[in-house]
Amino acid sequence: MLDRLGDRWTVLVLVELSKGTRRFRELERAIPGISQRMLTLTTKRLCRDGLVERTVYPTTPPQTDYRLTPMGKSLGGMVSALADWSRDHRDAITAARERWDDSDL
Amino acid sequence: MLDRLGDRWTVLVLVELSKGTRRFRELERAIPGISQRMLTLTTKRLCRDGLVERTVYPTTPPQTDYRLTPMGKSLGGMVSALADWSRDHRDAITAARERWDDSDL
DNA sequence: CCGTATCCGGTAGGATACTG
DNA sequence: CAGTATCCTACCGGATACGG
Repeated sequence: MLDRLGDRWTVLVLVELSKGTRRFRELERAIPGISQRMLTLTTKRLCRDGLVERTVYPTTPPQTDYRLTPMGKSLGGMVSALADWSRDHRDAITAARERWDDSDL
Repeated sequence: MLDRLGDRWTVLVLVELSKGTRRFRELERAIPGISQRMLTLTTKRLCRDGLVERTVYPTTPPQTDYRLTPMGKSLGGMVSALADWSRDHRDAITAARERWDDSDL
């Protein structure tokens, strides 16, 4: 199951959805670099795992809402905390890398 | 930087090291399925990022200890929490998948 | 707008063999 | 024991085109 978290896009989608309900296109724009294909695959897997719920409104043009289930929210919280951590420590890690690259090769 | 967390082996190594100092072989045995190659690559990257420290004892046979740095510990705690979460919810997720697979295809 | 289907190149990573 | 080096393949995932 950690395998699923070992997926870049899954983490990013969870982070975005933990901020609130999103439509397909909103997710696509909120996650730079994701392809349409990967977004559908990722959301589908999350639905299958019972972490995300999909609501389809048969309007024209069609609209689809994605939101976290209770289980998804509990996971989303932890993943968001991880995202915050990585933001807070980015500089420290960059510095560590430069130190390493200098001393080594 | 989340990219690094979006790596299966990195997460597992962090979880194991957050339990304490480990030798190379101990890590290899503690993480089923990891190859020697991936273990060296993963530990090297973690060292480079300043999350893990390596201590080499020039004995025969040689011995190498890996341990988390303070920064690594703060991350390791969060990642371990994630591992606990996935253990606690494995059944619920498996059930959700079966429900999905039945209703869909 | 919200997907699905097909093609296809790059690379992650396993297997293996070899050093110190 | 603790790595490094080389080969080789499967699969991930981007690009594109199309359907509802």
